[in-house]
Amino acid sequence: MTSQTRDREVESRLRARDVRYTSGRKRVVAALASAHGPRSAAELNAELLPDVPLSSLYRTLAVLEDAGIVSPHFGARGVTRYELAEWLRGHHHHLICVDCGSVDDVAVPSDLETEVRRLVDDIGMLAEFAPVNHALEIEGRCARCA
Amino acid sequence: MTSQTRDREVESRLRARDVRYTSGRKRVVAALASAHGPRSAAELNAELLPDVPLSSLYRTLAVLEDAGIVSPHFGARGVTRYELAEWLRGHHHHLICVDCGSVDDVAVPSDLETEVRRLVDDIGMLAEFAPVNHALEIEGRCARCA
DNA sequence: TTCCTTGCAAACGATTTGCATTGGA
DNA sequence: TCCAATGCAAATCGTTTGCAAGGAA
Repeated sequence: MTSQTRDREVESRLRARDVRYTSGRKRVVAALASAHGPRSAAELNAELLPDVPLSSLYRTLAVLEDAGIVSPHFGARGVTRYELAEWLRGHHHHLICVDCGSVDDVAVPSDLETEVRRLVDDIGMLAEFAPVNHALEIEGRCARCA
Repeated sequence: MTSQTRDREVESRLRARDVRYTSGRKRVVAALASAHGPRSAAELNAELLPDVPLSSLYRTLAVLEDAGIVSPHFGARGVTRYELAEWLRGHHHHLICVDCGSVDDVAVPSDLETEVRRLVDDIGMLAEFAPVNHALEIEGRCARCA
């Protein structure tokens, strides 16, 4: 998806909720789009120049989450990281380095992903649970730390 | 594993670090052992009678985590939940209800778990990442909420 | 003009820490 | 006796909110 297409889609979703797609919000979405993993408000605050104050970031992220444009990820003590929602970024999983703490996205080839889905459905069957989504979080050592 | 065996194992691990296995700590471990999913400090504080103050709970959980007796789980905005470590509870995954927010453990039959491990290794191979652990978190509706 | 958005500062909730006290070996 | 453990209160950290000013339609 091109960044213009993305912006058009995002803008129309926001318009539908009487929310403006301002330049500050565009920059947050762009930063998340170019990231290789979820980002916290503090990380976005450090990356974005000119500065976007934390309170605005939190408000922007809340608005984007409400509108289904970003999804929260709770993978670390006390901090919430955000990433573009699946319909914008595609389904993926996370590789979490036990040494450096980085969280990287990994898009799983569709044949493997099919197997993951099947396993999830099997487990749901056994446990009387109706899956609507799944996340496979893999902890280990990234290439840099290995 | 019986609760006595468990207490003996835990105690020896703590002794090795010059840490005492006091009655307050035993009650926390017992509460986690009987829970069907991870528990936050606030939840433990509500369950335990006589009362264990929050500050003691947080300290106990930190000590137990350092000693590898409990593992943290970051599955909700801002709260850390703890569960007994794998060597005490066995490997399992989580079923997270999107309606009521409950987190339940699910022990996956070994044939399915073998497939999960294989998928994790395959993904690691493709991504130049050395997996040491994995967590499959399944979001959906529990039997009560379905 | 109307309302959404922004930024600062204050408020909040979960967690951590200082310090004096208690208690087990 | 000695040192770890405990409990209270204060401090900290990430996040949220009140409020007045700024900006787009």
